[in-house]
Amino acid sequence: MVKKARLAETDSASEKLDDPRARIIAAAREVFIEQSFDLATVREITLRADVNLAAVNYYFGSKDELISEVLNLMMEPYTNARLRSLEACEAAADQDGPSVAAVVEALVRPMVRLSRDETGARPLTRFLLQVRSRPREMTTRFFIRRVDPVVFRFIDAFARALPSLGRRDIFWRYNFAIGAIMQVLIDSEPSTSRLKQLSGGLCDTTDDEQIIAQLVSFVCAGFASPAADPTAKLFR
Amino acid sequence: MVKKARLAETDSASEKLDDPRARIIAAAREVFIEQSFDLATVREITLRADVNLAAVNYYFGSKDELISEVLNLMMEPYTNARLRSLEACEAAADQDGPSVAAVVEALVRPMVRLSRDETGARPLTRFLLQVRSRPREMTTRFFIRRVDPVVFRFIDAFARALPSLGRRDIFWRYNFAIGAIMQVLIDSEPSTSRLKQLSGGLCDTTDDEQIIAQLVSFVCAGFASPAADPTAKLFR
DNA sequence: GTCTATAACACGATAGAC
DNA sequence: GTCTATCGTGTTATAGAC
Repeated sequence: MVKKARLAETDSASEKLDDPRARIIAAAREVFIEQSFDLATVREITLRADVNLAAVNYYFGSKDELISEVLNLMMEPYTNARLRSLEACEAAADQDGPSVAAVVEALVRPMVRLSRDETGARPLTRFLLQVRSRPREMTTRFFIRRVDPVVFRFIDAFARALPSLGRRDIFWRYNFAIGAIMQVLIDSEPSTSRLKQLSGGLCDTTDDEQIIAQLVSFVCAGFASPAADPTAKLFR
Repeated sequence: MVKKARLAETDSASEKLDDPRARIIAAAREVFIEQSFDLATVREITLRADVNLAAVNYYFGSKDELISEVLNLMMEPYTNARLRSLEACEAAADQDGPSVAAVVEALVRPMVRLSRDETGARPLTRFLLQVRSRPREMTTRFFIRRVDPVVFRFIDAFARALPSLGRRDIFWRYNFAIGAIMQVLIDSEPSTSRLKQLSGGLCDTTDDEQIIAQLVSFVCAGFASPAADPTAKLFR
């Protein structure tokens, strides 16, 4: 009954953080990943964060604002890494700018590497899939403000590396590339991997380097494909 | 108050069907698409189907079994169309089997065309995204039994068209292709299309032929890319 | 700031009348 | 088969003691 008596518990989120606000965020992150936003309850979150049931409303106002807070916090290092990755590959390139392969790798590698957390899961991808399957006004605004600028940087880099292609084709293919990446990342939990099961174990969806090699090969070729139709160049 | 008095209502699902069971399924389909499985309530479904609250449990036993029923009913014409499309392209090919481009088009076209319903939306894609973001035991079983056989048919066709590639590479690339297709289909509602907005209107995500042309171009090139690594062929 | 207690409401499921 | 009424359980959010 005495709460202070616990010393060496193995709760994943509640320990090592004194600030209740931070504990709530950590616990919420866990619960949102394991369950969906909709199914996650503030009861479960506060229980796991070892704070009172009323604390979520005290610190964040509502469950929705907590969701928003957690999303922001998870996305930030991710978009930063993508931007840094692109800048590094541009800095290393000659005056013609980086090659398609270099830009693709700058896009793919941080997404694959950074999406995996300490437990080996890919929490952010599950987040993004939830957001994508039912966009809320709040999340759309967030993406326009925070991630679109990075996307445009990549679009520009691709356009420069593929001068024969119209901007429209670049946008389409960037979108396809993101789809391919998301598809494999969401499926990379070993216990439930559909691709691993489907391929009889041939495809190791936990091997980051295998994923990256396969993705880069596929996406590069896709980008380098001739323009999809003759009018495309008109929109360059 | 008199229910039989209504004649020309514009309810989307409840009219034109006399069988209450069918009305429930139609209404459930709508609600599951607009909201998530979790957020959809049997109260809303029965209200829209113009049946009594207890009818769902009477006809289906539980909400979960209703979900299963609706998923089955939506997927069936879809997998059938994919299979027929592949068989048609194999029948039209010479003794070496269909080309990569032909198989890709057989994969892409029915997915793009058939996913669009009478309202122009792509309800099945929203369904699949929900299923993918939080797989249930029931849905996984369904996929193994009902859609994997079709997938293997496509894998075989691709393997035949690309004899220099290992089966492992084929599986990876098939997976990427599905990701690229899903990415654009889920985003093709005009009002909320991120790609359309991002590209400043350059990419028309409502134009099926544009989608198909872009997809085929990208996916074909991706498939035709040289093997991702030198060990790949060993697993053929 | 942190807690308990509870308000106010929504849910799925069902019992039992008709 | 179809209905009403309701049970039991869950939810978010909050009022008010400490």
